[in-house]
Amino acid sequence: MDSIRSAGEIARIDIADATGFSPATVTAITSELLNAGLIEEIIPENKQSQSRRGRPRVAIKLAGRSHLIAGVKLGHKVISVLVLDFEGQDVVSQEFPIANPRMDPDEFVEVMLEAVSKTCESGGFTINDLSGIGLSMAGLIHATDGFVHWSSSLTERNVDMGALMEKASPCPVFIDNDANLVAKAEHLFGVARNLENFIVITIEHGVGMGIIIDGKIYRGIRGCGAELGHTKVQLEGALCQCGQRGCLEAYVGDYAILREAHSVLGEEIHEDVGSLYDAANNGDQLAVSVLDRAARMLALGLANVVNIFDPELIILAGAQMSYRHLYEDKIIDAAKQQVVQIDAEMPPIRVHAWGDLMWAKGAAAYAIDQVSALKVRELSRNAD
Amino acid sequence: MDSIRSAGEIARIDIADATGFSPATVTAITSELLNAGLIEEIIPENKQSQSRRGRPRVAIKLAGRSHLIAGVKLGHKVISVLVLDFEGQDVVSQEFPIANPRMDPDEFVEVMLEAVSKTCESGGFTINDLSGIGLSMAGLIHATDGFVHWSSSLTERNVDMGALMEKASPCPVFIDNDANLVAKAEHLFGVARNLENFIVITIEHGVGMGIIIDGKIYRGIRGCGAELGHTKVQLEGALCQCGQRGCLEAYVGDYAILREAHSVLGEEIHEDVGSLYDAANNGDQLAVSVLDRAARMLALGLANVVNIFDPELIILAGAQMSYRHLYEDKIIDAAKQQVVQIDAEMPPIRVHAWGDLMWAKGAAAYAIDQVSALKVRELSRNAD
DNA sequence: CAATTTATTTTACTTGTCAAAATATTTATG
DNA sequence: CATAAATATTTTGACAAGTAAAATAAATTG
Repeated sequence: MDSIRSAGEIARIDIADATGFSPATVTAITSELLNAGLIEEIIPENKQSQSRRGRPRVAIKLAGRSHLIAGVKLGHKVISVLVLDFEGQDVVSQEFPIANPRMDPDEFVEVMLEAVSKTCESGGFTINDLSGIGLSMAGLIHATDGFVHWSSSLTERNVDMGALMEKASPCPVFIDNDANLVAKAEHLFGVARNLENFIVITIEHGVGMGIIIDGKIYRGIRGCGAELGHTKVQLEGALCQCGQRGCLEAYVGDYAILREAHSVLGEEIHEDVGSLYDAANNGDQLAVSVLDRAARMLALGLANVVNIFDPELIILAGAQMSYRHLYEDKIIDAAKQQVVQIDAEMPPIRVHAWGDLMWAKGAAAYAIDQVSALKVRELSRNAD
Repeated sequence: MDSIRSAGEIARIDIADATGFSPATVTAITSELLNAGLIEEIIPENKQSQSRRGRPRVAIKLAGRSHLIAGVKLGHKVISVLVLDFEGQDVVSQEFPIANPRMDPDEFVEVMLEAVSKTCESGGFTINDLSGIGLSMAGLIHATDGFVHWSSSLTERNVDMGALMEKASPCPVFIDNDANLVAKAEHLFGVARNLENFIVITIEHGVGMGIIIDGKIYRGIRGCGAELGHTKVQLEGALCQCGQRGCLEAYVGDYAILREAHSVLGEEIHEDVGSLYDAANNGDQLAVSVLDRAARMLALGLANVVNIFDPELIILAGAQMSYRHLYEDKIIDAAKQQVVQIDAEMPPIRVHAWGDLMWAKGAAAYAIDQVSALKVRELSRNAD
């Protein structure tokens, strides 16, 4: 199933090739999935398309219409909802402003489900037509339990969000940390489609990391690993919003950069990092200096990731690419120089600009994955 | 098989319980292994031992005498060889001084096999009686290929050591990075016997890390991940022996500490870190200051490991505990304070003093593991 | 000693997988 | 155009792994 999704369209014989199963087994499994309506054959339009002889391959794809899945991202100012079909095609998406960025758990559930409902209605269906909802939250989350240790969106710590959601939602809700879910999106729909060991780094207000090892999200034992933003890159260093010192985030996050800029240039000159970037490009040496340190710190962080994980690929994933200063080649080059040197190609570092819906797409990708697994499990249980 | 090893002695019904297999399956598998001589039943000595009624359980253990396995560690000044039986019991061990710490590959193979041979002979058998040899090397090693990108023991880079060994050795040789193999030893014989996700950190001349995820050594795609010693903890920081700046090792490694001590105290006052430690304990403020920075850097490194991996356990494994200053509770406490805080128990950090044979034991543990897998594979192939 | 308890083994069956043969559907060739 | 060749898929029959349930083994208890 995963191999069909990652290929988009694929013939049975190629599935056999890719998975190592025999063609006979592939036939058996696909016919079950066909019966269940999860996949469908593609009717070839042009008859003389393939120049090969022999019986033509019949391509198979996921049955897009079989399931609708929503992904929800709760940001600081907006909640974005994206509905995908089972193939991962966009169906509808909407954004809603939110009144207060920190809500109590019950309010949170209500706001979220209302946003999902409205989005569904704007697409001509209802929330009851969804097969699953993915929820992407910034914070420390034990995904398998649906337990939120802490999130910047909630007024309370230690919320059993999974249980709350299950009570209130008409369909299963899958919750995870936002960076983990971007990694999932890269795996299903992004630049890591054929990789099983890669790292995604997201830089927004904070710095997040998603780790995929052997095709699975690595979360750590309490669900709060992968906190790259809070790894320390300086002894007794800059103060981070987490209250500790020397976190990577405290050098690379936008608030950190603006803080530094303000301390030397005074308030109000630069409202956002973008304007600081422009100033630097226009030769403002102080702006150059401020951004330069952030860049060098990020390079150091990237090098550390390579030195620890030696992954197939590192992806710098961003939504609006409003952090251009952090995506420059010179940073990647600097990172390469700080990596343990061997005579083998260094893992590539790629920048991937998604657009606004990146986070919600991650959430939806995760939900699609979970719903797939659920349906397959149901199938094999029904076989009894 | 692994569950028998990790339990030491275990009854079939308990294996079924532990692995989730049915008792019937356990019977089938164990009888095969019994036939192959890999395991054996334990004859109960005292008849009224168990107070339970019913048919008494028959404990099973690995057949220690079925295989002999050697572990070899090539250090700076000595090469240590340890022979274990299949149960992991020490059989013989020996150390040999080595003439030059850097050898060319062919010489290396010769020296190593001679050391193994001599050790075997001192135990009353020969190298031909071994079922496998594990080789623990400091360096960057692609274990599955037996390829050595770089090692401090070799004069050449990019050596296909696996092929060389295969040619020269009467039994299979399994090569890996030394820290990885200590992790393996902790998994099979040490304090991580029932864990599947943990981290081992070794501090000797350099700083090494072994990562176990889902019960397997995580090595990265080129086999050169887990280089904790060369993660950067300071921008443009202290010079490391690898030629780069700001590596953790350049603050924590003994050469780094002595370098600092010498720069303020002059040469020859402290020959090793131990004497510096004593001086610090006797109130020498300069010595205190030097060690203190190393300690704080190590705490920072440990915190980073927790923030990234959130493992079940972190083990600080050492051979002779000659780095007492790095194993103190205050370091662990400092690390705890730099970890992302949630309301859940922090992963424990334990110090494990192995004694001189730690590294060789790691190598042997790995070889035992590999030989087990090999024998099981042979068995199931013979079933055809 | 018989009844009970618990561990292990046997038996008969299910499931997943595959190799090989059969079938289907195309292109190439005489 | 008919036939051969090529390639994809399906069917068939068989095997291996694993299980539930029954049978057996070996102890304790009363």
